[in-house]
Amino acid sequence: VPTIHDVAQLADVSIATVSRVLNGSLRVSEESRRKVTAAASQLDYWPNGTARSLTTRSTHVLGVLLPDLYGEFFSEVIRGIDQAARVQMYQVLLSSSHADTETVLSAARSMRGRIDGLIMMAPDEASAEAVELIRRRFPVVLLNPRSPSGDCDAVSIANFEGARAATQHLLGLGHRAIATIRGPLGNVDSDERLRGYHDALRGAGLAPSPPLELAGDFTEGSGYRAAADLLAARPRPTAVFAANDSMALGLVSALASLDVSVPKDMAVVGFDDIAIARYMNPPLTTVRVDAFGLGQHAVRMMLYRARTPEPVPVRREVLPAPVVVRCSCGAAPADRAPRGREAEIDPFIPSGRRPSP
Amino acid sequence: VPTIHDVAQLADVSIATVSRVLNGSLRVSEESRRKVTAAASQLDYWPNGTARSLTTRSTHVLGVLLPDLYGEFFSEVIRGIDQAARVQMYQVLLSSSHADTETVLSAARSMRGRIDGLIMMAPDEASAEAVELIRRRFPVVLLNPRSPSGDCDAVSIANFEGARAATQHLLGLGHRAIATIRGPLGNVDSDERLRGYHDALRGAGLAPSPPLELAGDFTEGSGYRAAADLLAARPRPTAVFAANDSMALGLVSALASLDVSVPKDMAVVGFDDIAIARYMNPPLTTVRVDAFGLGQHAVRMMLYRARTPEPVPVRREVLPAPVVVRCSCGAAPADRAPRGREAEIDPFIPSGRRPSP
DNA sequence: TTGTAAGCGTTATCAA
DNA sequence: TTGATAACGCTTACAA
Repeated sequence: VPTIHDVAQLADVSIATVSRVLNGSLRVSEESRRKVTAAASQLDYWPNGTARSLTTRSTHVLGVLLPDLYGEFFSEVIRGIDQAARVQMYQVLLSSSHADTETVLSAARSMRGRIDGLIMMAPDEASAEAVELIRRRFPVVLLNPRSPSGDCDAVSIANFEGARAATQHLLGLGHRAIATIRGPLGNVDSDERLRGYHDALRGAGLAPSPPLELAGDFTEGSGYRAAADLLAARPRPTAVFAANDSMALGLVSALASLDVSVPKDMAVVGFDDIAIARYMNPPLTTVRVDAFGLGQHAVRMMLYRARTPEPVPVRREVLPAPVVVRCSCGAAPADRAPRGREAEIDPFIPSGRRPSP
Repeated sequence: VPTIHDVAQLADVSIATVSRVLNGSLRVSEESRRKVTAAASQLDYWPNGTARSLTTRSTHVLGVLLPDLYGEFFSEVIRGIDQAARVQMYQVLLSSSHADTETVLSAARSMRGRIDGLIMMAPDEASAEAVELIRRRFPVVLLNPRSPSGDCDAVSIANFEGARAATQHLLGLGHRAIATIRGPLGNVDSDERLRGYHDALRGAGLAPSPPLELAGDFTEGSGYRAAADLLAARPRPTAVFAANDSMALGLVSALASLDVSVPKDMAVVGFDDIAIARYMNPPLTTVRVDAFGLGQHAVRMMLYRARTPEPVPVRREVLPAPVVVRCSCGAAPADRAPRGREAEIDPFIPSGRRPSP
């Protein structure tokens, strides 16, 4: 495998000249340039990125640390990161499924020297210390952090506002007894969505009531199991805000088997707008989460800072989470063409998205 | 940011000793070991991976080159790669959305020195030359290549066998006029699936008939549009094999709006087993594609070769693509519990998979 | 057991 | 405009 020395020897110049030609330096004679490019292509020379970034102290690689890769949420985040990075000619060093602080830290440690910046999701408050340690080593952009998480660049989803808007939508349809199926306790998204639900109720002069807050853990099964408690609650709820679509899916399925009609007997709203949501029966009203945008914005934020010479103040971006009205809440669907036409034009498929395999 | 020199200075030993301690070399005194570890943790020293791999000529990083990141297929492939890599303490350097040979090559070039091996998908036959060039630089495992693609390690999906089995399933149900909706011409998966369809027909003594082969491009819309031609074909088909689930989805939706009942008036089988498939109405009979396993096996293949000192012969692995019988083909569903129970136990969710966010 | 010094493949700094 | 040569941060002979 040829190195810069081989090219220099073949071109009969010094390695310094080769380097200058390859990096497009101006102070090179036409003659040298010609000889070097010829030699390089004759040998099919590929510069060693590792050696290069050792001296330049820059890698053109962005690190990504995620707690898990499961589900379409993380896939979309990665897709957004990759796409945005590619546009700027960056590559992505990925490491996921990091449960505890210790593994997060060791993954970050092993990226030392290989990346120009790190985009990470801090699973819990315990990892705040880890973030502090990591930030001493390279620039960090946090994904979806807890609100008051230090003075670090961050981009997140408007969980609170989205949940509030979803609940307000149900209120606007006349519902007064609105239940919720919570996500796992301690989870950032889950907590924020519950807060939004509470806020909307209070805004309508309604007091949050514990019996109307059903336990869940974001799984389909927990949504399914919540159906019994839901129907047993008094006053009998006429609507539910499920903290994510998976639980909404489980719930709808349970209600169907219990002959409770959605939306007639029970209005249901979810959160996430997963792919299945629009194909459910009835199509699920939900809150759109732009996971792709989350990744995309994180990259842009990172590279903006990297490229700006003067110090950039800490920035915190919040992506909107709009309510997508379909049929499961009983309102007239605003965005869904009759089934036949939908196959032709689907406004929800992110631009550029294409089918697999 | 502290380097090995800082640690050496603080511990009052040479950098060689620091290196030995940090790499767990045996020939170090207890005294030195103690001093070094103390100094390292006091400074919170993180070794520079770039410098390290420059000397060791190994990075513990696997490169991944994909034509596109769109859709759950690629997400799953990446998830499989990441998971398998993590188990072996490897990280993943990702670069996707490479349309033409030139960008593939330049992405690979920029990975020179940063990776120990490359897992790539060669979009078309044109990229065969690129693969040859790349293989001179590092070990390569190909994903889903065209059958006779050089002497390179590869892992792929049994497109041919899966399509044949799907078609045979329809034949077994008594259908004789079986149409297909093709994928885009020139696409590997598409071509193989068509071959499988043909093979099954011939095996049943039926000649493939062009009017029964409807154009499609793997998009939902193309499946939708194929409905008209399907119903116009003579002899009127009683069953369709769609080359992927997206097209099957579009088709089913079109048939519903035309009051053609599935499976009574038209049996439909898809390919891929995308997440939506089991939630369709009726649930779609399809062929399972193990994208996660594809990535996982590629990593294992790569690392097996990397770790085996003696030369390893070229290996080619083909992952099975079993038919998943649901309702859209008219047979009794073998694997689907009544709707109510499904929320509890879903045999298709890959082990360890969890909901998002 | 330890330290010195020679790489690893580049880029960057000087003189020339 | 060029070429020695010194970094870059680490590992590893080789000597001590």
